[in-house]
Amino acid sequence: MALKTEKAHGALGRKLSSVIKLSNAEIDCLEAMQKRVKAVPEGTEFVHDGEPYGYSYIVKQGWAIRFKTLSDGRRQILNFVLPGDFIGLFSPLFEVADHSVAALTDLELHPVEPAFLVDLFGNCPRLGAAVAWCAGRDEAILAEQVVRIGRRSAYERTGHIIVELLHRLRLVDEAGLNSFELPLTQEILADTLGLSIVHVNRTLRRLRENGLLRICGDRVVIEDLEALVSAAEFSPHYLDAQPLPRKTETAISAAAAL
Amino acid sequence: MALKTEKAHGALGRKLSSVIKLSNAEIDCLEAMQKRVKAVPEGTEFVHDGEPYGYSYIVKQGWAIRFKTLSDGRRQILNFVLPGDFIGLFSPLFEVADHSVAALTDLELHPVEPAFLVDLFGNCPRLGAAVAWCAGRDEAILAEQVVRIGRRSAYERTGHIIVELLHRLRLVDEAGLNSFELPLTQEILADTLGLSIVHVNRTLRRLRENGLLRICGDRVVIEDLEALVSAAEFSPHYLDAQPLPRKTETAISAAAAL
DNA sequence: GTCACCTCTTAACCTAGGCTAAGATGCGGA
DNA sequence: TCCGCATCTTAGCCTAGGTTAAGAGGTGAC
Repeated sequence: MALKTEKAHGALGRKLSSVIKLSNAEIDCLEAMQKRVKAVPEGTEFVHDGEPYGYSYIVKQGWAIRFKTLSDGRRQILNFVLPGDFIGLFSPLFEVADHSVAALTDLELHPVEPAFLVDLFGNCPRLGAAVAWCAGRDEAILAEQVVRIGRRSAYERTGHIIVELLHRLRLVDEAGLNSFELPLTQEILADTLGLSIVHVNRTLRRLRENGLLRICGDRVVIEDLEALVSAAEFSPHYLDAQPLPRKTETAISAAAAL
Repeated sequence: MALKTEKAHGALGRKLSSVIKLSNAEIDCLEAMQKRVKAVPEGTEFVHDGEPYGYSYIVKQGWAIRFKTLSDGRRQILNFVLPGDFIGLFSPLFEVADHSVAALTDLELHPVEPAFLVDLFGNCPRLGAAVAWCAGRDEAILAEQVVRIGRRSAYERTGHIIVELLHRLRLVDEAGLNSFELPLTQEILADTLGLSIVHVNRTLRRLRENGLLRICGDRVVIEDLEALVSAAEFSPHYLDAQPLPRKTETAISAAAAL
């Protein structure tokens, strides 16, 4: 109920509300930024490595991936782009894009003119700071991706990214208590984690056999969040967030809020 | 000679001059940003994961590393911080730092107040855009680090980072034609590339035996840049830069400039 | 209804890179 | 000068994760 006004400004509004209380002027500005809508069908690659960028985008709905491909076909996914995230915030400042972006699901985007962003920092500095916070958080997510791939085992990596996604989706009201929609094939997961498809499959089986999580179709169910957080050595401070309460506590506070 | 005025504004000024022509007002602003200087001795960890950040910094001189450590001691270096780079540009917006920073050499830093940066975007938007370009470039460097670790072999990784460093150092006049100071132990290189020390040693030997590069003490000499670029599949567009001319061509144009 | 074509799953085998250990080299400090 | 410590180097062995292959569901197009 308390969320109703925030929901009106989309996933980005929900996300920003977690760090600043938006004034009316700032809400107007946020809405102006999200006036235009562009639909992108599932599977479309709509930003191409090596070609000029032009626009930044805000994701209204759906999932995308930012990725790079080597000449022999090896692919590395940099990160997942979720509702409320920016795509290519600074990219229009560059000659050409240094990566590609593709829609994992049907996507709704708000294109944002580079000039709008420049003005934003001048006219509406608190909102500008909140956008900068998003940029810093995206960089922190990328930094954690480096650690995940560089120094964690396959088992840790896989558990870690699931907990990260739970946190990020919770922030924009897209995850349940301990489960969420995961529109990913094992191939996508492999290219994200720097593993082979076969090994991702083996690793998911181990996580399932150990009672940590289960993937059924397009949905992940985290069966023991505490154990998962501990196995993956997950700490949420890189997301500028607090640890998630345990399932039972959450259920209690959810009940209390009714 | 043409560089003299730019040199007066430090490594950051040199770097920014590659993307925008600075006006007098912007040069003043850049100088105001770099008024204070703080010295940090080699080996000091001066930003601590999990503690509040407070300041951003501009590196005047020296090398640093941004890194994270897991509870069992595994360490992953996120990237190298070189003269002219920012440290923690957005970090003061966060509760606490998500990584640590340590000096690899004696370091001279310019601390920058968060408020100064906020004003910068309002008062001096072109310089603000240039700072945003730096932020975007740092993110692109981190993205390339993900690909390097996630999908390249040890041999490719090692060659790739050397070429990246050559490019980045050239931009701030810290590299020769085909060689530069590299104040890194093999352990640092290992923690950067997600490899073991022993394997870094083996890999450097292979690069040397193949006539691509040689590390003597604190200096790298690239013996065959073209072959190295090709073996590492290095493309500089993520640095918003053009490919480096081959050694001979550079020598010619350097001679022509005299 | 069936034929492609994804995606998932598992088994069997292989290799890039990790780990252990032991010298060698080099250097700052007493 | 010599000691202690960090770094480099190499050899030998081991394992996490890659590769290949083959079958099992599922599903959308015709």
